[in-house]
Amino acid sequence: MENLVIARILAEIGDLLEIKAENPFKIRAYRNASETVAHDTRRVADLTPAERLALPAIGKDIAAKIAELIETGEIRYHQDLLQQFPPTVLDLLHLQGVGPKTVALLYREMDIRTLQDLEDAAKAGRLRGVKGMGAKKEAAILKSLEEQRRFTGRRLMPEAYDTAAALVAALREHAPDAEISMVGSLRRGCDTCGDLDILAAGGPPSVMDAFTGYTLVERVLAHGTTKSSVQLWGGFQADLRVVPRESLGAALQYFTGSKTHNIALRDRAIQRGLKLNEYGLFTTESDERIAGDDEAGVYEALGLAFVPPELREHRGEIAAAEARTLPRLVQLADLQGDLHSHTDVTDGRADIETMARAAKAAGHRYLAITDHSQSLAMASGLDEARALAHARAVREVSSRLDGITLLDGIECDIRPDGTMDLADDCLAQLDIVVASVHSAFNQEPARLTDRYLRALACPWVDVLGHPTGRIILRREPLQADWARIFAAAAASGVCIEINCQVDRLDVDDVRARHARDAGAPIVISSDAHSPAALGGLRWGVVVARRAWLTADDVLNARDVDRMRASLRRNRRGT
DNA sequence: GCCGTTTTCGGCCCGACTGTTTTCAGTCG
Repeated sequence: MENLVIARILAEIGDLLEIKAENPFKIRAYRNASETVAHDTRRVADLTPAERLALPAIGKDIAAKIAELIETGEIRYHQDLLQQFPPTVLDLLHLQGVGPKTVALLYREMDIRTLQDLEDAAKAGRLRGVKGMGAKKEAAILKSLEEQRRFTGRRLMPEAYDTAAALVAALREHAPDAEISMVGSLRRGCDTCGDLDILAAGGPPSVMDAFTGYTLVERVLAHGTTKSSVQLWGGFQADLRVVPRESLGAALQYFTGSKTHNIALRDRAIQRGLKLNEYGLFTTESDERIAGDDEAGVYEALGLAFVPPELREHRGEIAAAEARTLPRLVQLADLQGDLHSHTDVTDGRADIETMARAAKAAGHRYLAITDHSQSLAMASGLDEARALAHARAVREVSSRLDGITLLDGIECDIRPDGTMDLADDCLAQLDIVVASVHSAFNQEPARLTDRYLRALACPWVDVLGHPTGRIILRREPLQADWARIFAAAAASGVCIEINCQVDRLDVDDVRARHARDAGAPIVISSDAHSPAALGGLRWGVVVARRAWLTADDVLNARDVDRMRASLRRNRRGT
C-alpha cells in the first residue's frame, strides 16, 4: 500500500472529526500523522511496527490503525465515521468560506450532502433560513461553487511566480520605500501554488488600495487595513499583508511558512518563555520585543541558524539549524552547464549553433545536445546512422565556437522491455546518453521497476532523464520501486536528472533528496527545446535546494573536465 | 491522539476579516 493512500485516509479521518466538532488536538494529531506518512521516503507499509512507532506524530493508536489498514484494507474507525457523515460532505469542506461548522450544520439541518445539494439549496434561497446564514453568505457560497468549477486546484509555480512578480513590481512602484516581498509557498519554491502571498512592510496605508485597485484584479474578496484578498483575472487569488517596518523579519518568517515549520518554531519559542507572531518575538512575561526586525535575527534569538525558505517544510531543518549543520545549498550561479537539450533535428525549435550561442550567452560553459531516438517517431527521432551524423555536426559546431563546449549525445528511449532504443556500439561513440521513458506508462510497478533496472544495466547510460514521468497537475509520478532504482543508479554511477521543464520538475524534491542520500549523482537539466527554455535551470535549482542539495551533489556544477570525468562511461575501471 | 532536560498528565500556534450575532462565531492562512 502506497504512503499517499495511508496519508489520505488519515487526513480524511481528521476532516470527519472536524465536522464532528471533536477535540481539535485529536484532529491535528491525525493531520500531523498524515503529513508524516506522506513525506516519508520509505514505504510505511514495509516498515516494522517498531519503526512505524518511531515516526514523528505516530503513536500507539495511529500505528495500530495503520497496521489495520495495511492488513485489512480499511480502518474500522474510519468506516464508523463515514456511517455518520457521507464521504461526499468532505467536498463541501474544501469550498472557500465553508468550514466544518457550516458543513455539519448544513448536513444536520438540511440534509445537504453533495455540492449539487448545496447549489440547489443556495439557488432556491433556502440557505438563509438556517441559523447564522444570511443572503450574503448564500451568495458567497454560490460564488465559491462557481469558482471551484472554474479554477479547480493549484497552478504551476513558475506561472504563479511570474504573475506575482508583476504584482510586486506594481506595488513597489506605488510604494518605493516599503519592503515588498513574495512569501508563502512561492518563496519556499513549492512546485505548485494555490494563491499568491505578498507582504508589505513599512508601506503607506494606500498600498492596500493600490493592491485592490491593481489592473488585473477581477474581484476584491476582502479589504482591510492590514490584510486584503483579491481574485485576479486568470484565476489566481492573491493576499497582501501589511505590517510595520520593524516587523519585517518576523512577518517574512511568519508568512513564508510552512505551517508545520511555524508551529514547530512557535513551540520552540514557548519552551523558551517567548511568544512568536508576525510582529516579532516577545518575552511572555513582560511582552518585551527581543527580535523581529530581520528574519535571521528571529532564528538567532531562538538558538537557530537561518533556515533558507526552501527548507522550511518541517523535514529536519530545525534540528539541523540548531546543530549548525544546515547544508550550503546549491545556487543557480554554481551551475556551469546543461546536459539535456534538443535541436530542430528532432522536436526542438532551433539549430545546433543557435542553441550553443544561447547557452553561452546564458553563461554556460558547456551544453549537451541530446535529441530524441528513433522510437519517438512523432518527434522525428534519430536512428543509429542519423544519431552519429548529428554527433559529427555537433562536434563541428563545437570546434569553431569559443567559450562553450558542446557534448554530442542522445536522449535515448527506454523501450517497454527495458532495452535501449539504439544499439550499444552507437551509444558508445557519443559523449553522453540520457535514457528516458516516453511510452508504456501503464505498466505494473514490478514490471516498470525491472524496466528501469535493465536500462541502468546498459553500460552506456549516463543519466536517467525525467525519471518518474510525472506531468504536474496532469499525470502522477510512475509507480515503481524508486529506492531500488536509485540504489542501482548509485551503484553504477548513473545520474538522476532533475528535469527543469516547468510542468515536469522531475524528479521532485523528496525523490531528489532520496536519490542523493542513496548515493546517486544528480544533474539539473533544462531539457530545452528552444533557446529561451535554457533559462529553465532556475526552477530545477529550486527543486534541488528543497532537496537539501549542495553544489557538490550536482554534477553540472563542475567544470567541463571534472564533469566529463564523472560521467559513468568515463568512470569505468576507476 | 501525541508527546516529554517542564515526562505518564496536561498541555497542544495565533491573529485578521466577514457576516450577522448587537458581543461573537466561523473561516482562513
